[in-house]
Amino acid sequence: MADKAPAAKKPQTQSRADREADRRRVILRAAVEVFSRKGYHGCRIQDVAKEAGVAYGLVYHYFKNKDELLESVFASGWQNFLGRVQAEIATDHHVAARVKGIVHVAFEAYRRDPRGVKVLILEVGRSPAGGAVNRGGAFSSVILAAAEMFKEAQRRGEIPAHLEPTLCATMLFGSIEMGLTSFVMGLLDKRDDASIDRARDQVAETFLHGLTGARPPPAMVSVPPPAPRARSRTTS
Amino acid sequence: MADKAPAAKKPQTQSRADREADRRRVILRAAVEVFSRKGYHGCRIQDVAKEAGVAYGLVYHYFKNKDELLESVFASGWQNFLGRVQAEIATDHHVAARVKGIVHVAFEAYRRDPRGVKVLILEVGRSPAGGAVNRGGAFSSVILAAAEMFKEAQRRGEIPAHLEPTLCATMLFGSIEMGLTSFVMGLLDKRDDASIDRARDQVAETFLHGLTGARPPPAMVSVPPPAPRARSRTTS
Amino acid sequence: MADKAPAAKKPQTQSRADREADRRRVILRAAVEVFSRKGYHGCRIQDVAKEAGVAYGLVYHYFKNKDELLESVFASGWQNFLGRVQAEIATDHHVAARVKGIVHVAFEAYRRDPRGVKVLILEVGRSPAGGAVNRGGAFSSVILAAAEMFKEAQRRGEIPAHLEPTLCATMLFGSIEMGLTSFVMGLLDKRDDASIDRARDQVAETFLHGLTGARPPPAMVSVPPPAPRARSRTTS
Amino acid sequence: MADKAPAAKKPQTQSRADREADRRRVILRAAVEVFSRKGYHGCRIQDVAKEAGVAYGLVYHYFKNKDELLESVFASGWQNFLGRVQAEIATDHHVAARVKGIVHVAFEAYRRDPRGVKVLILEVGRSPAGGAVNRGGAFSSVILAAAEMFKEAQRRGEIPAHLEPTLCATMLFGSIEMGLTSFVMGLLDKRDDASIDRARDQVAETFLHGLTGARPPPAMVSVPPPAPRARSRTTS
DNA sequence: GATGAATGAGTGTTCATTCAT
DNA sequence: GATGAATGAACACTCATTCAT
Repeated sequence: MADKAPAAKKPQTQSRADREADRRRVILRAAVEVFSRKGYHGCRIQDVAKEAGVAYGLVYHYFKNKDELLESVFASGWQNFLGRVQAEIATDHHVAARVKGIVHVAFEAYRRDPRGVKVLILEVGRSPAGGAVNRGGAFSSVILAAAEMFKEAQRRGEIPAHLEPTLCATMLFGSIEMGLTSFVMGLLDKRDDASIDRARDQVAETFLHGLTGARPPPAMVSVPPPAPRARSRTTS
Repeated sequence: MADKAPAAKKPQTQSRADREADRRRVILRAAVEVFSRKGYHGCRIQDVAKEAGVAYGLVYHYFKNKDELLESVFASGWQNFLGRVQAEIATDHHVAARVKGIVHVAFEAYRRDPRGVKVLILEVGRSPAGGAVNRGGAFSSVILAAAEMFKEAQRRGEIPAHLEPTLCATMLFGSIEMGLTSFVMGLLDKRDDASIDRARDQVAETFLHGLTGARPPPAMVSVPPPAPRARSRTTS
Repeated sequence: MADKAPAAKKPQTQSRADREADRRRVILRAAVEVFSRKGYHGCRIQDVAKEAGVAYGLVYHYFKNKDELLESVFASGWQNFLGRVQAEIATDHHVAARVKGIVHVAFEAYRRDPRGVKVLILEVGRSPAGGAVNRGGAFSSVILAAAEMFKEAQRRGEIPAHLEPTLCATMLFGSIEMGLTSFVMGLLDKRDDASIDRARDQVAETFLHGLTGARPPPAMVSVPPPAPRARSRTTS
Repeated sequence: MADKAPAAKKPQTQSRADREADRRRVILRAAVEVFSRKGYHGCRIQDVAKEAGVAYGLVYHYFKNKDELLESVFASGWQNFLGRVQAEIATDHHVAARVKGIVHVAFEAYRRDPRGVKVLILEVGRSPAGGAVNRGGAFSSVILAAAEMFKEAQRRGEIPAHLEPTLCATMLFGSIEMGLTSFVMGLLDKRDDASIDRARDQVAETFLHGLTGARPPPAMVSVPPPAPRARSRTTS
């Protein structure tokens, strides 16, 4: 409540358009914040405005209505994540590497912005119907892309042919989601980097080789994915 | 408008207490229904009363307030599920059998009452804080029980010692949840028994042996779990 | 604010339905009141509730929304007036008698309920479009009925054939309306019965015989209309 | 969005004051337009600005606030009309000629600017109080001027002495208003010049000689008023 | 002067909860 | 117990007005 985004005092060189885009972003960010604290329905426009440090009415200057605002919250968060996942899928590596890459992306996102991830995890794809927010669309599209990947892996003989690819995809994201939920809900209280790394590895490993066949990580290295993709992810 | 669900007029031999318990159940059931259709916040007391065929105010005779009503919805659904899961865990079989048992329980519940499961899946553990319903509690308890089971399995040497048991537990339920979500969200459109059986088997198999090591089901049998536990589940 | 409709303390014999209808009427009456004081747009639900001495939300128990409430205000007032006018038209007397009858009805209504008439006069048929209240409909229907009457009078040779009947009708109501407006707006400050009677006679007389041909009322009698219709109007 | 109504770029010879007066007029005209379309309360500043093709805030450079803007709308329209009516009254002709002149002025105004007349007719003198626009003042002044005229006519013996002059005046404008309302509301659908002329004649004739004594126009001439005043009106 | 982003009070409507019958 | 009318706080959204550029 004390200080509101005092960071980066805007240089006078900013154009009006820049400042407007900024405002929009500030409001969006505030919405994510409030949203993650109070959930979809607990999120009142008044709170968002207060959090963003702007007047009530201004929210309506930038967003048609509450639904559009929240839709944007989802879209902006999801967009980012979705893009990275798609990039992993597109690498064309062995499916194991790609799975590891996807898991990596998800956990990195959490490390960077736990709040945002929480919102996405706890609200995306939920809310049964209700005329509201079309989160399902974005959600489905990740699932479908991953399912495509598994189908391809089956053609290449990398995974058994009898598996239903869509189910593989949902399970992958289910494992990731719940792995993260452990943190989000405080079931796994240590949120230090090492814990997150370990959880990430375990999720990938278990998903790939099963509970019974899971192997311990070769060393204490926290960023284990095979050579070629390591940098791109870490740098972004 | 006068009478709803007049079927099965209870014999007059019912005690007053019985009739009251009945009413309570009717209202609870109606709440589940409305809830699954409209979600937590879309669920208005008026709708529940209408669905149950009782007067507006009567809901408040049986439930202190909306939150208590919804809490009960969760509790009653969860209670059931939780009991069955605990029973599986208590069998003391090899962890693989117990995992299969748990998966089985979840999918059976879905087969029996998709609506109820939908509610549990789409709303449980979500909605961060908000003064509302303490679903987390029930949810956490299942996780913890399963984590206990995995810890024990590690002591017995059934699964690798380096795995974080809590994470194993969350992943298990994450896989199950997302497997069911596939149906709930219509990603897997076939809801026939065979499809559900196949999905169930795949979830258990992949969780146990991994994506790469998953083996096809030995035959077309749809209820594969090892001998001793089959009846109890099916009969209930 | 001190006393709220204390009149006619309801006997305990009233049925629930009776009391509800009463409430509805009380709210409607309050709406007329507020409406006449503040006009269509100045009329806030809160004010109506306060005026009626009921809770805010109760207004919405009886009326779907503000528009429906105001629509009802018009309808109820108009209905009454319209009925009486139609009755005059239906008498089949010479057109002069019927015109006098209509003027009589309008002025009587004003004498009985100046507030209500004010609302009707100042708001009916105005408000250009706006998705709002369909006052025009009711308004047009009186005009059309009167136009029919004039057409018939032309067939009978009671008035010149070259007159446009619709225009005669609008002029009749225009004269009446403005006559009343004189009172409503305070241009004619004396509101005593004698003044109202005199104004009424002058309106009828001028409309029928023109400014130049208007004859003074035969005597000081205030209820001049020819024999047959006098009682019915006065008694109602 | 950049430029609206760029047509007729004014020659640079215009003085600054001229350009400002122009702007003012453009905004006023836009206000009339929006006003006639949406009514007093439906008329938003934003709409006026858009209609005028100027920036939102500019309206506030020329008008202190919404009320002043609308007041000006009335004033400007009314001023014009009032002036012409006063001119008719001042002619000192026989009252019949003056009445015809006034009716003529009103119908001419409608022919020239139906929109503007609609606004005046449908909104003037309505909206009881409300802190808003003092239309009543302008309205009353016409009535009073006409009443003066009738008083004078009574002194001259042109009309019966028993008539209340104010009432004569309100009836005159009531007849005119409703005659025009027939057009405004579409009750009389033909808006061609001949129809308007006929309506005008009928209104004057009926008002002067009454429904029963109204005489048909001597010929098909559409501008019948007696010699001396015809030009002044038509030319303006 | 011209622009349109920013402000915030005002209002219609919903809905959980209470209570008289 | 059963009923549904009554209550009023809460909240989304609008729009006149101001002000920095």
